[in-house]
Amino acid sequence: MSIFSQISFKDQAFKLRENAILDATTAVLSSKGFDLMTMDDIAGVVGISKPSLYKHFKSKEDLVGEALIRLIDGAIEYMAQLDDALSPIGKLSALLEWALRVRLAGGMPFLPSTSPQVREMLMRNMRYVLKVMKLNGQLEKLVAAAQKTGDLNPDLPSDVILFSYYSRTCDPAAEFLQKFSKMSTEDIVTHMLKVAFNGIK
Amino acid sequence: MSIFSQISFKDQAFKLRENAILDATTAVLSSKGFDLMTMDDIAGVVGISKPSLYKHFKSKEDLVGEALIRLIDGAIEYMAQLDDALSPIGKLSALLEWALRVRLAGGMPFLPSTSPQVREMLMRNMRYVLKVMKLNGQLEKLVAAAQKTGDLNPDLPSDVILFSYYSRTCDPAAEFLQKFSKMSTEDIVTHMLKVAFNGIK
DNA sequence: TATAAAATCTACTAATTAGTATCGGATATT
DNA sequence: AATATCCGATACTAATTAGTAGATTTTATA
Repeated sequence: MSIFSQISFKDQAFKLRENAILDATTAVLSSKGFDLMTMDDIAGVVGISKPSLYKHFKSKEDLVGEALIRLIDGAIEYMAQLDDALSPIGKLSALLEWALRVRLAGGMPFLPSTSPQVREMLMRNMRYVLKVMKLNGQLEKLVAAAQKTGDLNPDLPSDVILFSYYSRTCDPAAEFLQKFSKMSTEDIVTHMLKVAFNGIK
Repeated sequence: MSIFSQISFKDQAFKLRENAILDATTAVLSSKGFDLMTMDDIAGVVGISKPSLYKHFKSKEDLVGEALIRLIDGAIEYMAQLDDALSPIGKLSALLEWALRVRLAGGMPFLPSTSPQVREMLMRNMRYVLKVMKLNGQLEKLVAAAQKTGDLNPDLPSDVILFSYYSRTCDPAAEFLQKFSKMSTEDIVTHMLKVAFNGIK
């Protein structure tokens, strides 16, 4: 076995484990939130020790930042592969649907919407902020375009629409329905989308 | 000074401080959330020592429970004093407006919507659960009535409406608007209500 | 003013957890 | 097979915080 393939194999294993760590982090974040998530939790789920975990990520802050960056990357990628012929509101609807499905599968943490502390922490993470700004820019354009055609209410300030749109991706109603009603994931997604765009009237 | 008036005076002071403690708890909960709120925080804000705090509430769990019970009592009282001539959807709108104003004034914690741990803790609190059930019963009736008249969408399952309604009381969009837009509280409330009932379309 | 009673605070314990120093064991080359 | 290198785990430190014991001060009455 040559030196090169060996290194590459190790790198591959390293990368694989890194992904497993990020998966675990996303899952634990989704269920317990940032404050209650411990590094021992993550190490335990992945099946490695805490020092090994610190070989990959230098702090809890860093780890969570990377997990969220991966999530936003997912959203950006999802946006990129959408059919360009789709209308602005069609794209917004598709992305929200994607987010709701990810959430219902247990892969979308509430943060950073809920805790100012966590929000501040993330805002110090340059890479995270850049990703968020990129996605936000795309969404702003879609909202503006949809307001122009009247597909979204032109009388509402655009930030009201945008912030409300974001909020729907972490709407606790979805989880309540999953937990306390016997509704299928499909139905929950359908209804949540309907409520997001048309309200409850 | 008679023994009776003295006792009553002491009781009064005790009650006053208890209220101050609950105020502080609600405020700290709203800003930091349950996990980051410490008993020292509360004692510090009120200006008493931790042991004195424990004279009033036997644990953090108990303290938070009482604070939330007081909040729900506020909602129930608000409902009770509404004009009975008001339509079901009028009452729902009024209560949501009340909740949004309380929230924007920093007096409405996110919990229990966000953390399963906190939710579980609260579910063990019988008095809290009873209050919640009482309020929930009233709201269920209002939703059903409003669906019957067509003021709320009759095609949506009633729990979708009810859970969505609850979610709007802790919609992070309100705080984002307060923080990042120059909008007045009045405008934020107006727009949030509009979005809640009519969506963003 | 002196004493009894109550309330309040200072200073502690025990438990948790982020982060690390060091040791033992696996892997690869000679 | 022997040795060098690297990886990971055990077992620690330091800091935080819920909850409490005991000292101290305040208040009320005689």
